[in-house]
Amino acid sequence: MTDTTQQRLSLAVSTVVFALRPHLRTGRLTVWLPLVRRIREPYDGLWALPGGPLEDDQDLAASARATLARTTGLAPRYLEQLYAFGDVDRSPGARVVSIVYWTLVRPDEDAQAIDGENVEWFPADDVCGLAFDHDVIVRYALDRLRAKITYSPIAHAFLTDEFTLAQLREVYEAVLGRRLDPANFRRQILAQGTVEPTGRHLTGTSHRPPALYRSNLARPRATLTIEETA
Amino acid sequence: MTDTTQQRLSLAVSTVVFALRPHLRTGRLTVWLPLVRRIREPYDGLWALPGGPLEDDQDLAASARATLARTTGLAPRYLEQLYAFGDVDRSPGARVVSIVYWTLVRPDEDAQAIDGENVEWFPADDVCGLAFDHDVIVRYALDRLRAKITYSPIAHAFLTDEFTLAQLREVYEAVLGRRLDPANFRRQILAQGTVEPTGRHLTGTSHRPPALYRSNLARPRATLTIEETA
DNA sequence: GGTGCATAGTGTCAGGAGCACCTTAAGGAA
DNA sequence: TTCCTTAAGGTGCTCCTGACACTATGCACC
Repeated sequence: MTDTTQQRLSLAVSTVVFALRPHLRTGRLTVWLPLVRRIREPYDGLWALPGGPLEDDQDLAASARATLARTTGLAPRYLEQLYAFGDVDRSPGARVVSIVYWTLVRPDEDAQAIDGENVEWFPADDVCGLAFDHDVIVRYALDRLRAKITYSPIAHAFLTDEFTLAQLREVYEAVLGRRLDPANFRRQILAQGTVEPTGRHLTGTSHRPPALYRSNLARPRATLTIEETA
Repeated sequence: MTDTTQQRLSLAVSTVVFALRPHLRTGRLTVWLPLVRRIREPYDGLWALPGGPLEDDQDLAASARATLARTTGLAPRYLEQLYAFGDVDRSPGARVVSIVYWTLVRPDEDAQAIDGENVEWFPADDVCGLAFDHDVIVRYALDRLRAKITYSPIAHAFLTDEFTLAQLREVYEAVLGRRLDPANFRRQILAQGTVEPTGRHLTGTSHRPPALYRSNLARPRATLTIEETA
């Protein structure tokens, strides 16, 4: 940190974007992510994570947001640093250190997404053959998502302000890839106090109207996350 | 990541080093860390984390190890990436992104530590007034240590190959800052299967000789850590 | 309007994990 | 031999979790 000699390496910021969309065959919610087709060497034509070089006057998280807005039109609220990847040989012909963020996209945010010419969404579990070491990065982000959802209320970040417990459960089921008992799920969520009822109910269903809840920020969980200012 | 235009920013790698040493007053084990006195602007004369610029031909972890060896003489086995700090204004007069590692030092490794002229060890909880944003970094590393010790067997990294359960418990008590029930601690540790008895016993104590254990790597825990090659 | 159906929400119970506390084991020191 | 200290194991209580039965409440259909 003391010496600031000019270095021959460059610093990039990339982001793994997760959104929940129905699976093409089964129709059940699954984790999807957008990728960008590379239009130059190295790895010309392959898919890669959205990202770009860090600008001098930008904080790390701001850089991630700027790239996301430019490539996918997304402006997600939840954004967290994932890891810094910096092996010497990870980018042919250049030394690039990538600081990777990951983000969760709500349905209303997802609706704003614009698929550019070279942007396409893929089911996260099927992704492979990406440029650079991005296969490893995506897998790492998925592991982090699945681990963190078990001890932190990040599932809310996949939902709009008001949601039913069934919707929240669907998020957990989509991320974890297995069904959960509705009764026990309800008890667990209510016990941890991360949601509170709004008093309103969802209508228009062909069955008993479920109660609506909102995320309860009054009792923030003690996470290790360093908050990224939006 | 695509564009690799030459940037006016530099990349540094720093490390938060944790070792357990007796507290000066109480004599109980506490978390200590080494700091380096800055000998140039900015923050000339203040204490800072050991670190240095990233070399072109060095992986991130290798850079952390090299700086550690140079400044403190330490060659710890456990090394893990902590976070990348890159706010625009964190270093006066220059744009420096620091990728920070954290490491745990065993007593036998700690014995190799050489306190250079401008290196001094401090109790981790008392540290403040450091250069740059290093106060924040140290606090973040401490939080991570205390969180991770509760769900991952990293406590072993503070001990030599053979240890008693009482020694392992002392590590937990030092890190968490509170006493633990010996009987329940024993059951929990043995239940999770991260240690195995060596069959040998510690002798020379003025009481019943405790059994010696070793870390059981045969059943590695599913952690999210990306292994850093030594 | 009655009946069936789907989902919301509650109750119950067995098994397991964690915790506080008690008992026994085994060595050293006097 | 006796006493002291810590290791190591046992006991019972409580809470959590998972499995599953049961009740509640809307809509669709006849």
